[in-house]
Amino acid sequence: MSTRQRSGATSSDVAALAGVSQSAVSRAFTPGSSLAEEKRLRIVEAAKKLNYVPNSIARSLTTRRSNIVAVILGNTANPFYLQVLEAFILRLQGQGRQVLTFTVPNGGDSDEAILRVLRYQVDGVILTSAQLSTRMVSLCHDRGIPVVLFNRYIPGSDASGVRCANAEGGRLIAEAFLAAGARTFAMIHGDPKGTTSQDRARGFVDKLAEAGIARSAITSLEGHSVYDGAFNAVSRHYRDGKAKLPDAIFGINDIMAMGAIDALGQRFGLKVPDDVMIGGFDDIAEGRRFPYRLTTVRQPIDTMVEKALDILHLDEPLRPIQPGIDVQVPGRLIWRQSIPAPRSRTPDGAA
Amino acid sequence: MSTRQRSGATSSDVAALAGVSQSAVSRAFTPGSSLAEEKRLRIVEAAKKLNYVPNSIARSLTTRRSNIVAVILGNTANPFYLQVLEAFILRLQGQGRQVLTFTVPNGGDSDEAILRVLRYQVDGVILTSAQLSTRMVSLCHDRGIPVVLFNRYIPGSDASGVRCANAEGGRLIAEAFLAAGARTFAMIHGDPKGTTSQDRARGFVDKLAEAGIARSAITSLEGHSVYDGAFNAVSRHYRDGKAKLPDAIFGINDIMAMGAIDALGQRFGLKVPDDVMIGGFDDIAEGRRFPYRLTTVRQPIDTMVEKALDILHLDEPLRPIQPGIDVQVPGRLIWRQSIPAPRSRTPDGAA
DNA sequence: CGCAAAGTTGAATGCGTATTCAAGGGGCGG
DNA sequence: CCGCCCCTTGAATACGCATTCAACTTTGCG
Repeated sequence: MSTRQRSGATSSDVAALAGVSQSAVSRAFTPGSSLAEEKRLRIVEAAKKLNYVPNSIARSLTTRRSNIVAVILGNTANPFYLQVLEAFILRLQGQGRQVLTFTVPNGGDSDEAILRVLRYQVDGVILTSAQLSTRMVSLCHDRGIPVVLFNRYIPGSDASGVRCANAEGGRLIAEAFLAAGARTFAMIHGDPKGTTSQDRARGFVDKLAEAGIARSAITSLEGHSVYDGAFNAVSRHYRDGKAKLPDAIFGINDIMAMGAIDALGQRFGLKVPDDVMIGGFDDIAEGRRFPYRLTTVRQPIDTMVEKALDILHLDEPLRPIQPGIDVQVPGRLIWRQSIPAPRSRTPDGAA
Repeated sequence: MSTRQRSGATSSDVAALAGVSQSAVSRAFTPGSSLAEEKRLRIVEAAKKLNYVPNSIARSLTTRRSNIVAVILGNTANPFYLQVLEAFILRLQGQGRQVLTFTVPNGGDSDEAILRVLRYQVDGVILTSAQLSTRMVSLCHDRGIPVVLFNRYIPGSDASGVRCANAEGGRLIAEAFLAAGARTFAMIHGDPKGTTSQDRARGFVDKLAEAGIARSAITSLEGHSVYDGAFNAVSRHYRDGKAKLPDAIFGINDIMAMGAIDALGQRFGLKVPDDVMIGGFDDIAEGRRFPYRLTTVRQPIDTMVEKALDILHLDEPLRPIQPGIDVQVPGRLIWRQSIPAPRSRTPDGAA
C-alpha cells in the first residue's frame, strides 16, 4: 500500500530486534556456522516477524559466488534446446542455484551475451548451439568462469564441452537405412558452420561409404536447422520430378526430418516409410507421435546435462580451470515407423 | 592457465592505470554522468587493456536495481509458454535486462520460487500458469517488487495481470462450431483450478447457451493441460462406443486439441473435420501444420508481453505499486481446416 | 580443582560500485 | 576586470552481507 523504496529488512534490522549482532544474523542463515541453537531460533523468529529475506546480491559480493549459472541458447526454434534448457533449470534449481537465460539470434555469435554474463559474475556458463569466439573463451577463462559447450565444440580450442556422439549417431541412422534396404540417400544439413551438423553428416556418409555407397549417391540439402528450411528444401529439390527421389532421407535433426515428411506428404502425396524412409536425430517429443513416428537417435539429455554440470565444478571453492574436457555421450537408436524395421528388429510404439 | 581467484580488474585498477579516481571510472561507464570526453576515452582505453567489465552485482547493491527480471513458468509441457518465455527474453535483452528463469512443478505453487526471487532483488516478476498465494503477493508488494500475472489472475487480489480475453476466445470457438453446423459438443479442460481454463470454458458454454444449446449437450473431459491427458481422456471416454461422439470438441488449449485429434484418428479411425470438428486455443506453431491445421484462437504474444512489461514499470526510478491493473487483450480466431468453413469465410493455409 | 581445547560471540573490515559533497576551473555577461 | 554559474573532479561514504580476529565462555580431562 505504501510506496516505500526500501527493499525490506536487513540483517542489522533483524539483529536489533533479536538483540544480537549483525554477524549472528548472518551466521543464522549460513549453514554450518557456529551459533548457539537457542540464539539461532530467536533470530529466525525475529526474521520472520520482519519478513527478512537475505540479500543474495550482497552475499555474492563478499563470497564472490553468485549461485547463478548462465544458459545461452541459440536456435530456440528447435524444441530440443528448450527441453535442454528445462533440464538445466530443474537440476540447478534443485541445487539451490538460479539460471540466467540468454538467447542469441540463430547463427549469431554469443559475444554480447558473454559480456553480459561476465558483468553478473555468474559461476558458470552453458552454451548451446551458438558461435563463440576464442577471445571470449579466454576472457571467461581469465576470470575463472568455467564455460561448457553443449553439443558443440571449438576445434583447436581448450574449451570444455559435452556432446552426443554425433558421428556415431549418424552411423546408426545409416545402418538402419541400410538394414531396411535403402541404396540411395539424401541428407538435410543444419547450420553448415556447426560442428554438430557436420559430425552427424560425416558419420552418416562414412558408414554408407563402408557399405559401398558412393558419395555421389547421397544428395545434400540445406535445411538451416529449422522445420521450414527442410520443408522448403525438399519441396524445391524434388519439385516436378526435377530430381529423383532417394530411398531414404536423413534429417540432421528431428525438426527437419518432420519438415521433410510433411513436404513429401503434402507436396508430392508420398507416404513414409512406404515411398521414402526418414531418419532423424534428437528424439524430440513432437517426433515421437503420429504422424511422424520418427526413427531417430535419442540424445540422453539428462545424462548430458548432468555431465555438463559436473564439468562446471560449481561446488569447488576455488576452481582451477582444467584444460578442455570433452565428454561424448552415446546416443541410442529408437526404432519407430519412419524406417521399416528389418526382420531382426521390432519397432516400438510411441515412447 | 593460472588458478587465479580474482574475478578480474576492478574500477580502482582501471583508475590507477588511467591516472584518475575510481569515481571517474564509474562515471565513464554510467551514461549521462558528467565526465570530460577526453578523460572518458582514456578510461575506456585503460579498461580495455585490463579486460575490465563492470561488476553488476556491486552496482546492484548501491543502485538497488538489479536489472534482472524473473520469469516463473508452470507447465513447461505446453510449447505456448516456452514461446512466451522466449518473447520475454528477447524483449528484455533488448532493454539491457537479464532474465532469471524458474520453473515450478505443474500445478504446484510458486511460493518457493518467489522466495528465491526476493533474495535476488529482482526488479520485477512475471508469473505464468502457476499458483501464487496472496501472502507472496503482499510480500513482493511490501518490498516494492512488481508482479505481473501472465494469463492468470487471482480473484479478489489486487495483483496486476495481463491475459488474453479468454472468455471471448471461448465464444469465438463456439461461434465457429455453430457456424459450421455443430449441435453437440465436448470440451477438454486444462487445470481445473486455473482461471484460464475456466474462463475459456465459460465463454464457450455461454455462447452455446445463447444459441439454445443445453448444458447437458456439452460433455466435459479433463485433459490436465497436456497432450497425453487429452489423448487419454478422449480415448477412454469414447471407447467401444461407450459415449456418443459429439459434432465438435473444444480443446481448451492447442496441445490438448492436438491430443484429441490424434486419439480420434488412431483409436477410432476418425477424421477431422469430416467426422468430428476440433477447435483449439493459443495458436502454437505445432498446431498450424499438417496434420492438425487447427482452427484456434491466437493469443497475441508480443502484445501481451509488451503490456506485461509496461505494467512492470521497470524504468520508473521509484515505482509506486499500483493497485492491480488487469489488462485483457483480445484473441483472434484463425480459421484452418479442423473446423469446416461456413460459406461466408475462407480458410487460410498454414500461417 | 586447574588448565587446555573447543565453542560462541561481536566489532571491525572488505567486497566493487554509485553517489553525494565540496572544491576547483573555465566561460560568459556585465 | 569581476562575479556568477555550470561543468568537472576526487574523497568519502553507503549498499548488505560474510568473515576474520580477538575476547570470552564452556567443556573436558587429568
